[in-house]
Amino acid sequence: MELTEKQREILRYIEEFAGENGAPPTIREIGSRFSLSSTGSVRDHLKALAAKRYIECIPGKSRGIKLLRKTRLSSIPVAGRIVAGAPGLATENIDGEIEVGERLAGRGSFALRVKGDSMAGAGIQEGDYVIVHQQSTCEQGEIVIAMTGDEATVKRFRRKGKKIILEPANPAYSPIETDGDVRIIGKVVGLIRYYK
Amino acid sequence: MELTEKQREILRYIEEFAGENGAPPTIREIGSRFSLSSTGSVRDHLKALAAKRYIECIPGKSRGIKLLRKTRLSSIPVAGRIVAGAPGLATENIDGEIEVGERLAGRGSFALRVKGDSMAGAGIQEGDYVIVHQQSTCEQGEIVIAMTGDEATVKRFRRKGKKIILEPANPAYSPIETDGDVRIIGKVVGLIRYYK
DNA sequence: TTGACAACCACACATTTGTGCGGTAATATT
DNA sequence: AATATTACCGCACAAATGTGTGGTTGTCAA
Repeated sequence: MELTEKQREILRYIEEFAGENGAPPTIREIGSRFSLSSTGSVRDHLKALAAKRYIECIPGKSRGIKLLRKTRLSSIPVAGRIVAGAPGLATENIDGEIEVGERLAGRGSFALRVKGDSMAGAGIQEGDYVIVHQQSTCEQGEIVIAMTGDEATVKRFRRKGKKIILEPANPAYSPIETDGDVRIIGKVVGLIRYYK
Repeated sequence: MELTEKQREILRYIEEFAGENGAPPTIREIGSRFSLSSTGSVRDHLKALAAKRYIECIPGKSRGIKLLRKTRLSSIPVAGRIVAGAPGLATENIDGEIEVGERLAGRGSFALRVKGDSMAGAGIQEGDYVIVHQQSTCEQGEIVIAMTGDEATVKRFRRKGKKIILEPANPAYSPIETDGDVRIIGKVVGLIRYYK
């Protein structure tokens, strides 16, 4: 069943409130947010939301609103596959979401699925998800996502004088040397692998 | 500051309650869980937890307990060491917690910090956390946690006739062959790595 | 001994909060 | 015209819940 405009607003407020405060709002807190002077009005909306199975109201309990369709807070977008070995195109496509712990879910972080085995020596395998914090600079030896031309790669970052070297971790591949025209997308801060 | 045994129990209960119900418990709910007939007793503990910055108490609000160090319910224990003969995890051998997505947080799962590089060829490095689902059987070729003698190891599982072979993924190590007296603790279902 | 702390009890009190019941008004559907 | 739906108000009441004060007991360190 569809929600009305007002019901959607109220549901959204409950979700936000619960996320920020760790507990859902009371009837009167909802009322004051929407300038509803009567608790009955709020209850009408809660009843409607409960009838449509968006929330559940636990009788007699304070803040007894249970969100039934919970929006996950610590999920980050998975960008399209990146190419760790052979060249390829980086897509801006968001390819779903992946759940991570808060330790990895910092601002502007996203996940990328690894393709190829050019970093196998560093324990990064095809199909792994690398978690990336977006930043444009990085330190010697860190594993980064970099754009060279229009291809994105996972490589270890090294600077030698003016040159920037993107170093694979697999003897079958050669380092990419550039004069500095490399755009760093971000730093790899974590890795998640799922075994079947 | 350190928590006392009782305070830790209460904090844990609040976290669990909040995870299950979407809101923290009331003072009296905590009291009834721990058979404390006086609300004052509970408040003593809450004051202690607040003084030690584990929670925050919002005055005048029902369920006004705010968890400051939030551990979402999708956190699983990190096993410190696995002891021979002990079924499952002994609580005294838990070495903290790690946050994982729901996909990895199934029942009876725990994490284990990898020591050594015997599985480096499979992209499992020292310091990685492997996520383990407890089970006593497994399939050909799966990566498992097994007890040989009184030590737990991460190895690839193979069966050859009557023999069970625990196979490392590093040519510097030799496979462990046994006649079947291996106890399988669980199967590796995921891997999490943190880069500094 | 004194003092600090953890852990508990008892109870009264005020406030917060959910509940029940009865209204009004606008709009659309039958 | 009758009925249903959405969206409101107002108020009294009871239950849930946080607050305040004053106790007891035991342990541990100065």
